[in-house]
Amino acid sequence: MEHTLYIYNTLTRKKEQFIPIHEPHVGLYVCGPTVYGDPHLGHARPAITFDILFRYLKHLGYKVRYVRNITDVGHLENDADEGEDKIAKKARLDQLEPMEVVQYYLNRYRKAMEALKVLSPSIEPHASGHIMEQIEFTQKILDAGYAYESEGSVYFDVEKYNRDYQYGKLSGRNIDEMLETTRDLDGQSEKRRSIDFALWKKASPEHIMRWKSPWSQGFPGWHMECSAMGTKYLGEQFDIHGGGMDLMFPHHECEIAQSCAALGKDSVKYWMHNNMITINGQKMGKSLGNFITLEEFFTGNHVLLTKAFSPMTIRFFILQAHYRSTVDFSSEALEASEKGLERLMEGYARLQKLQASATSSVNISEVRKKCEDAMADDLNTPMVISALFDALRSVNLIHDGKETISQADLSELQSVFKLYIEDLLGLQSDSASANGTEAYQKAVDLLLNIRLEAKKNKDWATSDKIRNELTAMGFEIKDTKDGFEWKL
RNA sequence: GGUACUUUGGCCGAGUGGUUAGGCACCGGUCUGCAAAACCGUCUACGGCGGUUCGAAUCCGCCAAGUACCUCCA
Repeated sequence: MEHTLYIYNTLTRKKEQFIPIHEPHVGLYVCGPTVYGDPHLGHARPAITFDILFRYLKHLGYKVRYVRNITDVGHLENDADEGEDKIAKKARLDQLEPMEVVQYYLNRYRKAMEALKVLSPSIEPHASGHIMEQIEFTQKILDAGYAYESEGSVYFDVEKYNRDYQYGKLSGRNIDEMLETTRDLDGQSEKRRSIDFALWKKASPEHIMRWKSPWSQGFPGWHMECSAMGTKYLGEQFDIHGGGMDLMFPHHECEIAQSCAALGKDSVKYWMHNNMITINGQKMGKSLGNFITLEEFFTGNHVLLTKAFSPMTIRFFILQAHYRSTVDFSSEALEASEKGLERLMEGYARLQKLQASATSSVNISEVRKKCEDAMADDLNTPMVISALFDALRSVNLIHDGKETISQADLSELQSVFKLYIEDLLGLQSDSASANGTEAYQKAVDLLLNIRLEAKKNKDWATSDKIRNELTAMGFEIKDTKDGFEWKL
């Protein structure tokens, strides 16, 4: 692998050189959605962030197995161990089978991801499809002595674990402080300590999502699915585990504890966390009720939105910020992204039609390197975009005849733009697909050529009639120096 | 209260010791029958105070404001 990738490891709080455990194979696990509600802007961030990583790793030549789970059981409301199951609650409210809820929202999630040009992961395992694995994993932790059974449920013994390992190393917490600050909750009497977490929960009589286990009819704890499925598909040790920063504690911390307790070692080499999307400086989240669903973005149907925004605009907006920074949403910022993206994509289209000259008056030798360096430096997509905009200026100057480019340079520039815009950033023009078939395009061209003739004859009435009527139909007509451009 | 982090020009947002980030907006210009669009150019900021240094947005200290996590959340 010629280019050295550096990624920020949350575990060490440093950028580290990426060295796969079993080159050329790379195992990547990312926490996916709990499918009990419509996907919102917050879901788009990790999906796009790790989509970029997935694409880039493959570009570097690695064989990547990308696992993104679907949480469809075990994720409880209010309290990790005491609330109602999110899926089950939604099912009860809507009078549906839990798996109907899962299917419905999973379909909507997939559809939104497809619109955002997020590639499908290699495997999308469901928690409910891996109950056996979770029971086995829980048994291993029991056998190792780091868990205890209590009234049909199994809890992780954090304090005992902490004597042999270090609980809290990912999120930078220590157990004593947590014991002081964790408030007491009702119904925790079956747990020895408030910080212990559930590996297996006995189902109450009315709980409909339940499976047989050695301890009780019940269901797995939320943190268990990732440990069990990560191990199953990526092995006892794998390269990268990603997810939102809000999952760092307790979810990922508990995963580490479960893996260390069961396997005697941490499963994950690099932990990566994307930051949150904020709205007016506050985290956009389900619990705060200030989230905007992706569908609302695509339709513009939300009070905070001045208009609809295309999936590509959302994707570009997210990529314009580094994944470890918070990014503050506003309609204004999105509009800025929309215009920037349009300019970039038009320039990209223009680049395809550029004529080569004998020599180059522009220097494009640094463009590829700048993009490569930026990507390799912890996926610095804003820097990549910045380098592309720099190169775009040259493209436009060549287009205007103010600069020239040789065939070799032109091919290189086209290659770099394709690689970064299409293959790695996953951007595509919104209008490209909307512009219809070839025959249709020729028909529009024909009309505009008639208009061009009229213009030459100074027949402004005909010229304006064609322009105005096409504009009224939704076409955008641009007069250029010696012709025209149009789009829908 | 604990822990982690943030503070960059009108807005968004990169950047970790010396060099123009970039985008959007504004303004100026080019092009144009008109208009629109497009293109080019300009705009040089880094919360406050102090320190280290030849030199700091970038390192250190203090202060201020804000955010996240500590209960479910991507």
